[in-house]
Amino acid sequence: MQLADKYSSENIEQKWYDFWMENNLFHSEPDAREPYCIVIPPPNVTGMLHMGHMLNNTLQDVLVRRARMQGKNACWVPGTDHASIATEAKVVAKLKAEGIDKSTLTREEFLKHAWEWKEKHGGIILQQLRKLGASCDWDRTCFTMDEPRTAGVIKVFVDLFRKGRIYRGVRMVNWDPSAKTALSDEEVIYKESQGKLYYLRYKIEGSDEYIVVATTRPETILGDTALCVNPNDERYKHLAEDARVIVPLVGRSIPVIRDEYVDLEFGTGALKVTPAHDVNDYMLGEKFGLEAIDIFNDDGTINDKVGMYVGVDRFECRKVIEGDLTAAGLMEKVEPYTNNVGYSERTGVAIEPKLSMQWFLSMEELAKPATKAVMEDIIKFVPTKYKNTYRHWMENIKDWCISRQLWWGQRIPAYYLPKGGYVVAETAEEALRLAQEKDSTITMSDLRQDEDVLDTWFSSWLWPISVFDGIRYPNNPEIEYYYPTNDLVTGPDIIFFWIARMIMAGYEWRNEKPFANVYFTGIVRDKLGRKMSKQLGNSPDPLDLIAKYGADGMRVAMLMSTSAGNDVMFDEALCEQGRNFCNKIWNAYRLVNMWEVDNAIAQPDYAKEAIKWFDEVMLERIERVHHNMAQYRISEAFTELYRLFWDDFSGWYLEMVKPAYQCPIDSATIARTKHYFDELLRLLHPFMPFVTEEIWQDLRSENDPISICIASEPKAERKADEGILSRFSLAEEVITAIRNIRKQKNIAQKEAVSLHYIADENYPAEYEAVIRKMGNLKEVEAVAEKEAAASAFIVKTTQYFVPMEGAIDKEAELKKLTADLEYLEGFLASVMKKLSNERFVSSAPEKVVANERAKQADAEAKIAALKEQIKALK
RNA sequence: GGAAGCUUAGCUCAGUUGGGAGAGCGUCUGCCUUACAAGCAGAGGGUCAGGGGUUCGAAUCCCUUUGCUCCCACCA
Repeated sequence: MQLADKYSSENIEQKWYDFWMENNLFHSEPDAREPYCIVIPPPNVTGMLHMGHMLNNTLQDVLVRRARMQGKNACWVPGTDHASIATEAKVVAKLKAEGIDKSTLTREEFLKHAWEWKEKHGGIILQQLRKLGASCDWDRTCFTMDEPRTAGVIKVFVDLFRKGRIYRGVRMVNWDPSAKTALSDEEVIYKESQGKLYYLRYKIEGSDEYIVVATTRPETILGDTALCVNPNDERYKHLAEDARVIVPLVGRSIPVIRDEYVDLEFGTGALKVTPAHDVNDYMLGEKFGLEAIDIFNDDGTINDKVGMYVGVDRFECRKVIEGDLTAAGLMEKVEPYTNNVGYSERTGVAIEPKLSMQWFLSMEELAKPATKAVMEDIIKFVPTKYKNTYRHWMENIKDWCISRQLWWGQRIPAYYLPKGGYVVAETAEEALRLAQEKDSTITMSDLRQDEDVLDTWFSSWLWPISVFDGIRYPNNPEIEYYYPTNDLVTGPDIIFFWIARMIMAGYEWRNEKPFANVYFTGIVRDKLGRKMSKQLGNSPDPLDLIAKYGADGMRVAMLMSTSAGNDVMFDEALCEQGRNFCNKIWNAYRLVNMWEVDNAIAQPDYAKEAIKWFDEVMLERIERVHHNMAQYRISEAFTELYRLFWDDFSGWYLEMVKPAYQCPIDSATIARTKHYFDELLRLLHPFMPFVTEEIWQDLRSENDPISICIASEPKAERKADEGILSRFSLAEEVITAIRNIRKQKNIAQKEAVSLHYIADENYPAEYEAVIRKMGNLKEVEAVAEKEAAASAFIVKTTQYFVPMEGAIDKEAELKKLTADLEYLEGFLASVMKKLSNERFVSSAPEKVVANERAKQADAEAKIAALKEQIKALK
C-alpha cells in the first residue's frame, strides 16, 4: 500500500463507519456469550450535539468497543428523549413564527405539528453521533414516546395508582408561566438576583397608625389575606387581639395574625401573607384557615379576581404598583436587595409558586431499596463522592409532581366521570368497564380523559427496562439477557432527575438494579473555566472540530482531559494533539511498511536485544491499561497507551530495529514488529477506532476477523520480567548520556564516537549492540582505568568515557564533576541520617531499609568514582 | 444557613495500603537526520495553599486557617 506522508481523516472515517454498518458489527442479539450493555442517556430528540455529548459518548464508546473486543456480546442501545417542555416550547415558537398561535389549535392539531417537527429534526443528533464513531446498535434505536415506551409508561402509571402510590391533589407547585405548566422541584434552579425590598404601609383599621411591611413582591398585595407578626415582638404588642389592617391600594381589610414563624430581625418584623403565591404563606394560610386568592393567570398576568391591573404582566405590574403606592403615600421606602429567585430549568423564566391540582407520586417506599443499593455498593458510583449527595437527597425525598400542563407527552390515563370521580386504566375500553362498575349508564362519550401529560422523566426513569420492552413483557428473552445493564455514563447534574429514579424503577419493576456502575463525567468548560453556552459563544461545534481534526483527534482531546467526576477544561489544542497522534501512528506504519524484507539475512544482535526488551514492555503496559480500565481510569489508560506508542515503540523500539538507509530487514524482526503493531492497534482501537481500523486492515491476514472492531483485545499472558526492564533502563541511560555529550560538545549524530567503560555488574552488556547502534558508536570497549581525555559519566555505578579528540575543557568538566559530587554527598548524608536512626532501622519494613542501604552503596560507589575522575583530570 | 469536594511545575491534571515529587501541553537550546517539523534530541521548572499534630518517616492520615468549586435549603 502506498501511503501519503500525512494522515488525513477525511475519507477514511466515513468509509470505515459504512463498512462497520454494512457488516452489522454493532448489532447484538442475545446468545450464549456474556452480555455487556450500556443504554445511552437519551439526548433531546430535537437537540444538537454539543461538547458534553462528545465527552459522554466517547467514554461510552470506549467501554463498549473494549467489551466487544473482549468477546462479550456488546450492546449499546441508542435513543432519544421526547423532552416534553423543551420540545413543546420549540414547536410553539416555530408555529408562532408561522403566525399560528397554539391556543387556536386543538390538541390533535398541535400534536400533528409536533410529530412533523419530530420526524424532521428528531434523530439528527443520532446521525451526528455516527460521525464520532459511536458503535451503537442502531437497529435498537428507541424514542421515549414511541409506542412500546408509551405503553410501558401508561402501564406503570396504572400499576402505581393501584398500589396507592399516585394521588391527585391541590398543592403549591412550581409554575412556569412561559410553558404554562407545573414543574417538579428538581426543575427549578435558584439564582441570586438583584431586586428591591419595598416597605409598604398597611393602615391599621380604626387608627391613623400604619404597620410597615417589607416585601420583594409588592404586586402580590392583591392576594394578601393576612398580616403576620411575631407574638414576642415588642413593636406590635400594643395592637388589639383582633386588630385588622387595610391592604394598600386594594382597600381590603385583613386580620393581623401572630406566629413565631416571623423573623424579628428581618425587615420590620411584619409579614404580609399571600397564601396563593408563596410556599411559606401557604402553610400559614393552612394553619390559620386563611383564604387563598390566586391573582395570576396561567401566563403570569394578573387575572380579574380583584379587578385591578387586570391583564398586566407580573413584572410590569410590580413597576406600576410601585408608582401607584408612592403616589398614594403608601410606600415608606425602597431598598436594593439581593435574593434568591427560582427559575425554570427549561424556559428560564422566574417560577411562580401557584396552587393547583396536580398528580403526585409518593416516593418514600420507592426510595428505600434504591438508597440501600447505592450505599452498599450494589451499584457503584465512580467517583464515590456522589454517594453522599445521593443519600442526602434520598433520605429527604419529597413527593414527585408528575403532571405537566402540556400536550407533548404521555397523557395521563385518568378518565373523569360525568357525575364526579374518576377511573384510571391503560385503555379507554378498560376505563369504560371500570366506570360502568360505578355507574352502568355511562357510555364512552361520557368519559373525559385528563388533559395533562406526564413529566418526561416519568418515561426516562424506565429507560433501562423499556428499551427492551421489559415493562410490557417482563419475561421476554431480551430483558432477561441484557438486564441489568453494566455501565451508565452520565453527568452528576441529573443524579436526581434520572439516575436515582432509574434505580427506583429498577427495583420496583424488576426487583433488580438497572446497572452495575455509574460513571460520572464532568461539565465541559472552556479553557478559562467557563461553562460552555450559546450566549457566551464559547462552545465550538463538535462537527466542525471533527471535520478539522478527525473524530479520532476529537476523541483523544476528550480522553486526555477527563477524569471521572471532574470538569473538563476544553482546549482546541488538545484536538490538535489528538490529530498529531493519529499522524504519528500513521507514519510509524509508513516506516514499517516501506522496509524491504530479505529472508536471507540473519537477525542482527541489536534487533534481538530490542525484541527481548519490548516483549516485556508490552506485557507491562497491557497490564497497566487493564488495571486502569478496571478502575474506570480511562484517561490514565489512554495516556499509558499514548506514551507506549509514541515514546517506547516509535521513539525507542523502531529506532533500534530500523535497518540502515536502503538496507533490507530480516524476516524475524519484521514479523515481530508487525506483531507489536497489530497488538498496539488493537489496544488503541476502543479509543481511536478509525485510524486503527485503516491501518489494521492493511496488516490483517486472512484468518483474522474482518474488522478490528471484533478482533480480540491483547492480554498479558504472564507478568513482565522486571529484571529485563530495569536492566534495559540502564542502557537507555547510557544512550541518553551519550546524546547529552553530543549536544554539549556539538558533535553531530552522524559522527561516530567511541565509548569506554569500566566493567562492573551494572554494565548492561546484554544490550551492547543496541547501545552501539543508538549511540552511533564506532567502538565500545572495556578499559581498566579512567581516562582523562574524555567526557565521563556514571550510570548507576558504572563509569563511562567518551574519548574526545583534541583537548577537552578541563575547567568545565571539573565544574560539572564537582557539582555532581556535591549533590551526591548531600544525598548520601540524607540517606545516612535515616540509616543511623535506630528507630527507622527497627520499625521500617525490611524492603524499605534494604532500599536505603542500596542507595547508600550506589552513592558511595558513585562518589568514589567521581573523586577518581576529578583526580585524573587534575 | 447546612453538607461535600478541591488547593501539587507557567497551564490542565495524575499521584492507588504513608517509604526516592510525575505526565501532557507550554517554555528554553540544538536539529528541515531519508517514517513523521503534525517531527527528533536535550534542558530548565515545584516550601505538594498556610499552620499545627500523629509517625522512624507525611503530597498522602488527623486538626485548623485561607481561597475556589459544587450540591441541598429558600426569611418575606
